[in-house]
Amino acid sequence: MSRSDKPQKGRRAKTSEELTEAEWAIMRVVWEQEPCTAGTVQETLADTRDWAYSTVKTTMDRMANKGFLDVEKIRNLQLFRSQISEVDAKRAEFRKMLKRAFDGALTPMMQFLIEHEGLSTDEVAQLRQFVRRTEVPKR
Amino acid sequence: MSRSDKPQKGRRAKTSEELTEAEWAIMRVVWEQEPCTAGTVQETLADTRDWAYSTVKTTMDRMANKGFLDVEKIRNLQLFRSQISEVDAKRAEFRKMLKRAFDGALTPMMQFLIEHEGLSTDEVAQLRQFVRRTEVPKR
DNA sequence: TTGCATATTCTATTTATGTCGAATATATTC
DNA sequence: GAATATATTCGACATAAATAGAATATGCAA
Repeated sequence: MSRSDKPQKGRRAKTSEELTEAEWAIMRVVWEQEPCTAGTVQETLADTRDWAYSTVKTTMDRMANKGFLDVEKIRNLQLFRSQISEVDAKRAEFRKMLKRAFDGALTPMMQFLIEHEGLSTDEVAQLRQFVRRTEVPKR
Repeated sequence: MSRSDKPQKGRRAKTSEELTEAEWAIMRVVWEQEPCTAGTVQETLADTRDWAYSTVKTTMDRMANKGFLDVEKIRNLQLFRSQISEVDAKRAEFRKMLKRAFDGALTPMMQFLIEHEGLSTDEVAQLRQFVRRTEVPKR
């Protein structure tokens, strides 16, 4: 069949790079061992997720369609590579949370973390110290 | 029909209080004007969301089923009230993000925020200042 | 009481995600 | 080349979420 219905290349900024839970699990493995096959991913996740090979494969195919993964065909082998960086994915996830829960503003979030025992005293101290001692590496 | 199939009351911790995007939009309104009707919510959201009344109502009914909202019937009126606090919802959203993107660890997240320009220089400065000036309160 | 303006209920469609099994194709190895 | 082990492709089904129209019920006002 033709490949005329596969976007993938020319697609630009849509829902940005927001991943679903299953996609995160898969991406983590890909980032760590790319290029890799669906089989590898399935095996790697075996201890945490009880997913059949086809489940992983289907999900990865869909991710490739969304442009999250790139597929290289070698004989009858498909090698997957990430098309979005870990940093971008993290940023997207963080932004989504910030927007939803804190109207996109950072300060309220910080306030929240400190005020509501969402963070243990330890964590807050740690955070505090961390921020204090990291010098602005601005450029 | 009987009301024997509605959990709601005796339900404890399930998928915690994770809200979807649409649910967040609705909850924000509810938290602000509760008790309120679906109509009120729909109208309040009118400028941001182009949702039909039935869309909002159906969603709210489902939220009530999940235990996110409580419904009080007065005549042919249904008054909705939140059953989860804003703080809990925020905490859940934050935790989900932290778990997905930072393996649940706070420090890496902070590091990330500072290192990768996910935050504008301004925001970082703001964060920095904020943390700096907030003196370790109680206990 | 008749009707209009809402509310409520019910049901339905679409899309995304999670999950797979079966059929098929391709390598590899005796 | 036949058997075996793997990959790939396809299609399927369930559930949830987003979204909304139609039918029905109800309250209020003239």
